[in-house]
Amino acid sequence: MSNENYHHENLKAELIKKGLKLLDEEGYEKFSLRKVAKACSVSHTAPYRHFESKDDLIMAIAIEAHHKFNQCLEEAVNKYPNDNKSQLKEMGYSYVKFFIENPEYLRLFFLSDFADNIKKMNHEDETFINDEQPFNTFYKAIERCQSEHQSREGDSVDPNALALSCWGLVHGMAILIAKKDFSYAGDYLELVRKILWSGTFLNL
Amino acid sequence: MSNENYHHENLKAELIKKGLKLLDEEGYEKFSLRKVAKACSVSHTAPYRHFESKDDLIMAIAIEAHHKFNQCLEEAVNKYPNDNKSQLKEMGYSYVKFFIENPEYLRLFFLSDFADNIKKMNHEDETFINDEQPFNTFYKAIERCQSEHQSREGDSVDPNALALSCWGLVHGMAILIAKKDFSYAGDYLELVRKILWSGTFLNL
DNA sequence: CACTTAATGTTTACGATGTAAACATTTTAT
DNA sequence: ATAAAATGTTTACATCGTAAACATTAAGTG
Repeated sequence: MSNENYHHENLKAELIKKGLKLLDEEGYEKFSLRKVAKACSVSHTAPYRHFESKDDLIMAIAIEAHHKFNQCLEEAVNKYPNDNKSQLKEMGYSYVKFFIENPEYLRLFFLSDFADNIKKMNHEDETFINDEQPFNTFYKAIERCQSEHQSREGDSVDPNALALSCWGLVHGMAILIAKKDFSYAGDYLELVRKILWSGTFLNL
Repeated sequence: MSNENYHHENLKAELIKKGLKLLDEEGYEKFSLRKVAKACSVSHTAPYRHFESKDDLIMAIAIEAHHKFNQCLEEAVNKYPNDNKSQLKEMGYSYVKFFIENPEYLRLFFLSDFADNIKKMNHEDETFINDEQPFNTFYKAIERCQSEHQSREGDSVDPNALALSCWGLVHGMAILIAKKDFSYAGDYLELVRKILWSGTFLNL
């Protein structure tokens, strides 16, 4: 009944979809509003009826990509419903794997001004609720590990130190590998697995 | 005698210098060739006498920034001339500190296509010798630690795992903090120091 | 010195881009 | 039925990277 058929059938969604595709295929630097519009067979200013600016469209695309990312991480969590430590390890592995498979998302997540603008977004867009905030899945898993760890060993571990070192390690490995700064003859993901499941990670 | 005074006194160097400044002030996204040219009081096509393209200028700027980066890391090394482990820890600390103080360099180092083009550069520009390659200082310190560690404990540690986890942790913390993805009420650098000097880092 | 050539800078031009403004059409509401 | 809102188009403009033609200065050569 509502917005089903006009000139275009749900142009907003198609702009995001085709935009994400364009981003994957040509990279962040060569992304352009006009190309996305053309891909949707629409005039080059039509996107302005649905997005305030190019950055606004990119932000919507980034949110879409974050959904995929968080979904990927949640699948990892669900492999170990009752084991917080294994959850976090598996999630770290998926974290790295995701960016190896989608290296272009690195620019989208960390090099666009997305991160800077995200708090503002949160107020305006009701589809962007707290649970879908970037890295929320990962962060919550860390928190579960923290509290478990703390209740077992008292207050010997600084939770902030645990969160930063844990998240930092996974984050750094993902970027180094995905951007090919770290070169290695063998299988990257096996190396990551070995690191995450060794004693050093998480102090466990 | 050679190139000291023409229309401009060493325009090439000034383009790099003003370009770096523009990058710092306005960010990577708003960087433009024409602005740099204007900042040097020169026509907007003058840079083409010294650089093949905008990307070529950015690459030169990135090399300049890498010099600063590597210099910063070498200072950290020199604090502990005879202690490989402390060298690496101090270097990791400087690594993070550098990007906190120069967050815009993150885009320059990892989001421009600099990393992708660097091998090609290496053949053409004789000022860009191996020792000045990005992260070379850091990487060599890791190697020193690796060999020391190996000679002490046999072959129990995979050197690749050590390098990736060590570099990854520092790299990831730097990015998370500099891009403000990790929020923390206290002093970030103190937290980093605590992590690097705790038992977990380097298995030491 | 005179003359050629290379190095360096300017002017002009073009296509691509983001975006604003005015206009047109279609849906929705009253 | 008519007004209002939503959605799309056309036109216009400033900015951008870059190519081409031209101008000027420095360096090299007889």
